[in-house]
Amino acid sequence: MTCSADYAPELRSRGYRMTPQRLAILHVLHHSGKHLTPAQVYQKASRELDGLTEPTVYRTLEFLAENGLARPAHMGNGHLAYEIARHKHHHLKCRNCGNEMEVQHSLLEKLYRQLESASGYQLTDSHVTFFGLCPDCQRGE
Amino acid sequence: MTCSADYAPELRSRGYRMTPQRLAILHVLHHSGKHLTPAQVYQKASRELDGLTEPTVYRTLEFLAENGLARPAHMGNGHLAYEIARHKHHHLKCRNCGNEMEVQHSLLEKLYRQLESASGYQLTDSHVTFFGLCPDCQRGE
DNA sequence: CGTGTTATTGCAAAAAGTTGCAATAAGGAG
DNA sequence: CTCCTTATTGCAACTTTTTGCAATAACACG
Repeated sequence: MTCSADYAPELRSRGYRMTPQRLAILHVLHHSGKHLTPAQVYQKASRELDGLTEPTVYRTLEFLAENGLARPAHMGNGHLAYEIARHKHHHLKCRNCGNEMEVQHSLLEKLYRQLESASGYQLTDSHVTFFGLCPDCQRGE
Repeated sequence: MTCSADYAPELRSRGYRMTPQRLAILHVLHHSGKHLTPAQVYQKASRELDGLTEPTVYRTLEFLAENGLARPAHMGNGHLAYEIARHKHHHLKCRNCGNEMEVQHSLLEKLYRQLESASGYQLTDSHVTFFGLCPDCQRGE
């Protein structure tokens, strides 16, 4: 649980507060290491913090995403899952078996530049997920 | 209404059927020309087709997307909006004013190739939306 | 044109996600 | 260590989205 405490100063310096709820949710995300849906977060974090409620989970997840501590990821069905923020990356998911791998953000840097100069926009972030068939599914069914 | 009828053969050849519901929804998407949320589609299409229900709208939108007649787009809040399928493109949206412009898919082609050769995946599609500040919002607030 | 198959819809109920607001508690100030 | 401000939570009600299933109606076929 202590492992997530480092986030506290970060939040405080922005005028926000560290709470048991946020700590529990960060802890869950941190230790799972993968994407979790709000329902999964609620389930796991409830075990660590009694009395946690669903609205709090939804609000906290959104809050953490806005503050860069968690990253939302689009998993193909229009719903969001979250993971702890590490290095910037995107996802490549197999339409057939659901298997999924990371795509380094650096691969998109050049594209970012192109877009900025072509559009005049100043890019801040993006929601990017690629879909396809993984090597295994390209062979057998 | 007739304008959307061209889609019928396309569906039939795949073993699906053209129905008044699908026609109405295609019609709405076709004539609006922009993104519509399921709720907006329901509202507009209900006016054209009496008795249309929400579950049908959700199912139809998903169905149209799966069959390439409509495209889902992530509008930044984790929810999907749909638009009629035209040329492949993505979106660049201003975080401040919400203004939005299209990004040609061709700009991503090179990236697609890179990804395919680096991952072994065979790309089929992607969910891509870029966020940033538009030129106007970069100046005044 | 009827007829049969089965994709599609509507309905009702469930699940998921959101919102308003009063009560609570984090944490800076004294 | 106590007090005060106000960010945050829990609760309850609400809206949105999904699901199961029986009834309906496309449309291929004769």
